[in-house]
Amino acid sequence: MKEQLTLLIQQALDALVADAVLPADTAPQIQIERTRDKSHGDLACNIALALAKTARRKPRELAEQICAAMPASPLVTRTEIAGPGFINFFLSDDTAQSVIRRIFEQGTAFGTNDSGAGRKVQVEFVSANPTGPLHVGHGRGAAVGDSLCRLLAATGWDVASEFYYNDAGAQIDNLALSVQARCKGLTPEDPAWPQDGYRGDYIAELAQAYLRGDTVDAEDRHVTGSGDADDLDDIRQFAVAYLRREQDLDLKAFAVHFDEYFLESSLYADGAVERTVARLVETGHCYERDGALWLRTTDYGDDKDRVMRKREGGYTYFLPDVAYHLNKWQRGFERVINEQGADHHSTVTRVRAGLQALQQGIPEGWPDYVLHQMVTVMRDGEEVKLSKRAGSYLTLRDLIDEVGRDATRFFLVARAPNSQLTFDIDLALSQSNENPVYYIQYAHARSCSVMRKLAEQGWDWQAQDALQHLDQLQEEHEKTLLRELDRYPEIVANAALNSEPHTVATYLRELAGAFHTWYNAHKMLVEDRPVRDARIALSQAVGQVIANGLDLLGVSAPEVM
RNA sequence: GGGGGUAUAGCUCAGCUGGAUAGAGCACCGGCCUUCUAAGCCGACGGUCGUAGGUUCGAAUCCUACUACUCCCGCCA
Repeated sequence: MKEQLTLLIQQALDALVADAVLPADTAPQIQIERTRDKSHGDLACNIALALAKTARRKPRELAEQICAAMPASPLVTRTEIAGPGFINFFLSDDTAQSVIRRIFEQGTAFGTNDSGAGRKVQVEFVSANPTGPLHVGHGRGAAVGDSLCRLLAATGWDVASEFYYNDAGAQIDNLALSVQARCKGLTPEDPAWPQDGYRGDYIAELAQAYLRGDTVDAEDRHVTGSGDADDLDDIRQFAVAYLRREQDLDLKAFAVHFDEYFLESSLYADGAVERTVARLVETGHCYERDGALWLRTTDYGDDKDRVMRKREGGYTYFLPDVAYHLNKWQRGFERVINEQGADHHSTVTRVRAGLQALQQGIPEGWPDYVLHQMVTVMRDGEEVKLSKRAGSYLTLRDLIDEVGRDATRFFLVARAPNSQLTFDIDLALSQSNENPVYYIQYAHARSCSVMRKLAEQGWDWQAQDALQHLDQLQEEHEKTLLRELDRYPEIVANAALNSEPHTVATYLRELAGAFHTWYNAHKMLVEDRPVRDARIALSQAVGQVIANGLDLLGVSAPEVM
């Protein structure tokens, strides 16, 4: 639609250049935008405002000339000059109604496009360390990351989702020591409790399972505890598997799937870390100081250099991070999006710097990052403090159990990742009726309900017949809905392009609102068959788009509520 | 002190990459169920878009400087 109007404008401009109204080198960007106010038509173009100066004419006067030079088109019933010099387009009824035909033809594919052209993209998200259950912050990452995957797939990318976890570092040692302490009957209050040990109750449960000799089946590993409280290595293996399984269950309950679980330890095992160090030394961006090996990340915009190998010989997390991302690059992901908490912001510059220092032809801004801000949880009007080590804990699973998966996902994905989010449990619990997700789902359920009612009345409805009567959609509310439906493909395209899943949620809220308004204002199941057929077609189209949109958010579209 | 982020209605947030009179939802007030699901609808109320400059036909949106809140600044991840 926009493309076709752009073409019309372009033809008009060409004609004006030929008439020497515009200079020959005129090459403006033609912007067509949707109008906010219906009295301004359906679409508008600001080209006359933009070109007024070079044309040395008043904007409105130039707009007149552009309109006069524009070829006629069946898409448009009329154009109008308005305001300071906008050209407003009024689409023909047939053009506006054709969106229903497209929705019926494309079904669940309506709104998708192939702009990704099958290129490989990886989205890494959650990536929680196996040192405790997933909390609400991880939930935000899961909701946003999974929705990003769906959006990218919907726009033609070949998407791979990945969960990276540290199964070898200092935090894991810390975990093993904490479990061992529990095995030996210590509690966090005990003076002999490990420094910075994990204090949560789940550590005690874990210790019991280990002592019992339980077998755990995690997504990527299966371990049986020996029950030997002195075998720290065995405890480590068991604890990691145990917590990985817990996280798997959380993710399953959240309907989030990963194609790959990537172990940090594998980077050591296959020599990738060593090779990365060697390469960095080779390219000359390293130096030794105070017994440690440093990478001169300041060469690439960091505010200070970073240690890669510690004085005592071990590596900092920074180095495996670089090795890991090199691995991603070598796997052929031309685009990688890392969804993480904003508290990891400082790694962005560092990882990119490390990759540049490798001199492997990796683009400068690679990889992309989507950082989400903190989630604050409120209960009884007070902030719930989350601290793994202190043991005060509200897990993602608690939240799903309390308010449901759909509501949890919707809440966590419905806001711009870059703004802080307050998750008010009391609101989500006691007033779940006011939850926006129900509002949207209800619109979908209503569109399904009408079909059931139709059958009860013994009436028949066929899509192909109904499409013959779309000209019956003459109510203002119906025209509003048609406009809303027509926006959807752009919403999806922009959400994917800008990594902003929340815009889909905003859109669905608006579409559902327009539907409810119409539903209350006009009856669908009327005696007049052409009108009835057309209205049901509209209702079905809305239901389809809501279902498509909710799916991009990982939220269900129930047929009955 | 350095860096990231945020600041829009009483509260929670949108604002389509610079457009026309800044929008929703809660909350509060007033209406609508013998009619396809009232988890709904309609109306009213509510704003110096943090402050001050700048860029231009035009700024909530872009730039600069302040202010407030928040996160990060480890040879932890």
